Amino acid sequence: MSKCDQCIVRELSSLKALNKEELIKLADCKSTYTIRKGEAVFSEGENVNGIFCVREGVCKLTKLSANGNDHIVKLVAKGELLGQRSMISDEPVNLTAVALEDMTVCYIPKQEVMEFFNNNNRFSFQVMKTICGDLKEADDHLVTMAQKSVKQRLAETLLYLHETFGESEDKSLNLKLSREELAGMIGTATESCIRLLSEFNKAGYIALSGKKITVLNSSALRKI
Amino acid sequence: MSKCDQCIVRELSSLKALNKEELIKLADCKSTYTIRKGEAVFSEGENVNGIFCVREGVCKLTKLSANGNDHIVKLVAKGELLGQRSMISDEPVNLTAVALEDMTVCYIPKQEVMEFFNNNNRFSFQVMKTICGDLKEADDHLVTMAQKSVKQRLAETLLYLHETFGESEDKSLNLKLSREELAGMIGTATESCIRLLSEFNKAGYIALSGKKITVLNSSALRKI
DNA sequence: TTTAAAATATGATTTTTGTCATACTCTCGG
DNA sequence: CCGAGAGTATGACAAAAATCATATTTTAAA
Repeated sequence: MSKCDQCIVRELSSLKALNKEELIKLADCKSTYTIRKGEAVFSEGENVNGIFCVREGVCKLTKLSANGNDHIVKLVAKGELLGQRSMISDEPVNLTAVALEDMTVCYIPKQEVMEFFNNNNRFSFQVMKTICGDLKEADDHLVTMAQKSVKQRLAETLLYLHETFGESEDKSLNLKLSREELAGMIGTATESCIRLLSEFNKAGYIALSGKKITVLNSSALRKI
Repeated sequence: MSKCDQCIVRELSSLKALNKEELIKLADCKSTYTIRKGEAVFSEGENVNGIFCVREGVCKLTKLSANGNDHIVKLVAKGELLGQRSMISDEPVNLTAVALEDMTVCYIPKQEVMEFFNNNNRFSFQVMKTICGDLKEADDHLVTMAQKSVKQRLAETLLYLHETFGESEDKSLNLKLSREELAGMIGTATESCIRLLSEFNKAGYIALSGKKITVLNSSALRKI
């Protein structure tokens, strides 16, 4: 059993507020899973009853819309926690989490987390802050969706992917998303997304080569 | 000075978790304000350093988008709290709160709320639950914005206003919003909003008479 | 009460976006 | 190495929505 105190999640997430003793308890109660690319960590409507720590890999949080489209609400990278919202609300999860890369996650049962809540105010407050950050992000995101054009949203999303997940050795975006997934992030039809990518490509803002997307002129994208 | 234990906010919000002693402290430190229709409780970017209890009236939470439109992110009615997010994140508020009706609000300084956080786990947890609820709502809202047509969003919003704020004696919607505000809620141009209202009117789903909107056929609206 | 300004309404037009059809390309398993 | 199927690309067209112009109505101030 690996110790939790060296884990990246403990460095980056609310778990940093836990003390030594609590970390030992944590290491003792957690279970570790490997999730292959394309598999779900959990699905909309499930009762999760705990939280997941993302130790390795990236996943998408999606929600099925009324017209049958999967909309990507958020991407979650290593170091972050998953499922806090539904655990605290004591409700089934409202989003589906699917791995975009092979993942390693640790599951912490609700019971344990609740004990931390009750005994460690600093931890409660950290979790609250994280959720408040998510809420602010969600509000900003909402306004973007409601007020900006598809072209603006695509440009913004490409910049976000570039800044957040970086580029590979060949300068292309590290995080590989299909055109359909990209469309699902910006809330448009796959064809529209492809069409705009072509347009950006022709304008020299980006380069396309197979699935790979390379951001060439980020200031031009920013101006859109 | 009015006592807080009879207040509607204390009945409906996280404040219900406070004990007698805490309520007395609360009554002692709060300040009460009257906000006229159209005035702001606070504005985007301000440092609020506390929370507001809405005792009377309804306000809109708006965010200025990049293209200069005010987008209405949420409506907040009496009994609810305002400004929790920014107080917990210790950041300026990210939204502007403007009264849609004359309001009475009470201000509780951050210091006081933080003491409740530290001494009353039940209160902390209630606040957390509320914010988690807001987050879920925001995610749902986001998907609606991204995936549904303007017509669907208008129908949904009319139903929401009907269900949440009810109707006056003449059956028209209790909460009076201008066409511009309605457009700002669903994320569209004012003219598009007006046009669709006319369409719904002609179809007999709603009735228009000046500013007043009456929902006539809610099941038809639901089907859209 | 009168009048100017603001809000609402509607037509005409353009732009944006979605949909359908079809072709191309890449990948992966036999 | 081939071929099926998924993913990507592009054209043609339709639908949705924004924009601009201009009435009409309502509201609020003088």
